[in-house]
Amino acid sequence: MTKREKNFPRMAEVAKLAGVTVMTVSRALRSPAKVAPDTLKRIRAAIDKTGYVPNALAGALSAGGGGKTITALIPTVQHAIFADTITGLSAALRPEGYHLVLGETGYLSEEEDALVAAFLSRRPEGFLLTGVTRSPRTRDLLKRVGVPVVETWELTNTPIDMVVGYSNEKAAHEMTVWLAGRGYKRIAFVSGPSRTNERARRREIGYRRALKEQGLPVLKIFTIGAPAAPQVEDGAAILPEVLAEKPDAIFFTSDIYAVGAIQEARRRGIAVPKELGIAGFHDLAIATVIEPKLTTVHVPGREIGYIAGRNILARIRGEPAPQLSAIPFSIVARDSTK
Amino acid sequence: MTKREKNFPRMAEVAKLAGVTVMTVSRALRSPAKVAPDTLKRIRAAIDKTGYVPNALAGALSAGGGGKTITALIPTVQHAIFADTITGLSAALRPEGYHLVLGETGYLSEEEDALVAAFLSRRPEGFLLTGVTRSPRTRDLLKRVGVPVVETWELTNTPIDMVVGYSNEKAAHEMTVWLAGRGYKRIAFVSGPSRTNERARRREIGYRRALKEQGLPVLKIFTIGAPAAPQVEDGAAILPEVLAEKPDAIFFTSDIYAVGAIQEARRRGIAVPKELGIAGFHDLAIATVIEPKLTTVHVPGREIGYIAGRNILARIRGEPAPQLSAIPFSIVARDSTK
DNA sequence: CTGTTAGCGCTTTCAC
DNA sequence: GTGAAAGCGCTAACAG
Repeated sequence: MTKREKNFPRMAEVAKLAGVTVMTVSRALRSPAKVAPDTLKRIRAAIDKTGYVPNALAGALSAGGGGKTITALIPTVQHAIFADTITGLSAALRPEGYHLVLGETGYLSEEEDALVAAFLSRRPEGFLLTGVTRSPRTRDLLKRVGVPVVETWELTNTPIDMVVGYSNEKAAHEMTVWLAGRGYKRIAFVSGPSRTNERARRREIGYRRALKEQGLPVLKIFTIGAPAAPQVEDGAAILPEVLAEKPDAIFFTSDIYAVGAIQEARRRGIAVPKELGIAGFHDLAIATVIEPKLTTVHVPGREIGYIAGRNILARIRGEPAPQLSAIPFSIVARDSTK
Repeated sequence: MTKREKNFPRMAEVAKLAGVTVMTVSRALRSPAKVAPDTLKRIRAAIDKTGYVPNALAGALSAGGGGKTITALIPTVQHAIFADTITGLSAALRPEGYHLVLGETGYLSEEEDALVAAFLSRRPEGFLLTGVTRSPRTRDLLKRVGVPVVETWELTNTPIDMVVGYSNEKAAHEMTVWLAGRGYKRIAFVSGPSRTNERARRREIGYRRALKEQGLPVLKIFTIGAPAAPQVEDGAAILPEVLAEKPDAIFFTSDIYAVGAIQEARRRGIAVPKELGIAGFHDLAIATVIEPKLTTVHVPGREIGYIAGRNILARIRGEPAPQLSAIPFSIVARDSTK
């Protein structure tokens, strides 16, 4: 194989080839109207010939700012709901020519801290962050540098800058009340890793509040361990423990777990929803693939990303953008509950 | 709300505060061993006080290159298999301090062209591209500038630089032969949008070749339309048409379609696998959630990303890296085939 | 161990 | 319509 050397032509080479100075080439690129048509033609030809690609780093440095990138930090790309948010964000940014830079925190706060600092050094024009709880250090840093920041997937009255999401507490509360309304009396709750995931924590609060209001017993609360993307097997594995509490329904904080539990219930000959009701969270594609189809909370992943993108863009332009945008969730009743 | 102004402190401010020149601050950041412990302490304090975040753009410009970023272009983040590739790539890059910049092409070649040009202007140190067919313009550009490039998810003898993948033709061939081995005689093939997806095209070739070898009839080939991420409903919607061909088995180029078809078959009272065998491709989580569990081709998404990352890194360091890395796929026999 | 001098590749004035 | 000078924020190379 021939040796590959990096070889980015510079504007100067284009200029020489076209018989002008770099200044004219620069102008040809950013305000072609100000360049004589004939000159323009020669410059365009030279660009083609050399394979010139502008150096955005130099450009941004010189122009004092915007490389037109937005940074998004999500727990994992594996989870479909965050993927949705990314898709929504992309959709909002693309028409304006902004690029998306993605980081995965792995649900780890320390990793988020590291990534914020690292990405900040690239001077992005905006940030999308998942969740609303984070280290004071990162909060301060972000506040101080003054880039537009959107926190997502939860609500708060004290965002760093803006927040786009819904109330996880309310969502879990609503589902629990709904379950109670269907006649379930012993509703168990199985949460994802709540130490590292405030969404799970808020859902638990909503669940407890609903039970209290309804005068129902709070069963032992189960938490699935590892701070990682949820796995179907996790839901299957925890079912036996949960059954020891004699629940007539189980509310999982993720469809993924719920699906695993339904499968495990079938293996054990437990009829869903007849003997045991099961509810999930997120409304993933998998929810309608499992039999019986899963009752769940539909959550607005894509919209969150889109609105977040629009808000960041507005801020960049100096237009007003709402500090808090609440996006509605909804309960989707299907066949895994009576 | 108080007005937010961008306000990134510069190295000069840190230097002044610490009573040194910028050079010493720069050194304190990149080779602290060369700075007096006491000076270092003062500089660190000043950095903390000011909330200084290095400007990587300026740094890269000056140091003549590496912003330590790798760009990955995938069709969509929605598809779990590309998400796996991203996760694998991240895993390879993280330990070396490289960042991942992600672009979604939406399965569109023109979009890829635009993104390559746009991202190239940020001078990434490497590229991961999905698939091996692309516009000559983009090929030339990438070859010319000499950044490390890995093409993925297929094999070719003429990569731009390197390729990491498997043979989609072979994979489909193997599955088709396996199906024939189970006694299926009329094996239908349903493909994703092949105009924009060469993986689908190659799979079709493998399917045809296998049938020919086995002396089995090639049924009408069905293609699912839209160039977008596959949807479960697409598989359900196309089933009736496919059934008109009287197949005893259907091989879908994605588990997603296969799952939709299984559901539709159930609705129509068709027994799977008894009356109709169904096979998929990718081995997504959904494949073991559907009942009957799906026979499919397991494809090494995560490994592809990881190896691609390792290869790019090797190239960057000037170490040798293989031009072609073939990663094995495998047939996973489950319950949707007899 | 620390400072000085250049200069990365481009864009912003301000001239011509 | 085009060019010359200055500088974006940082680092490499050399001095001291």
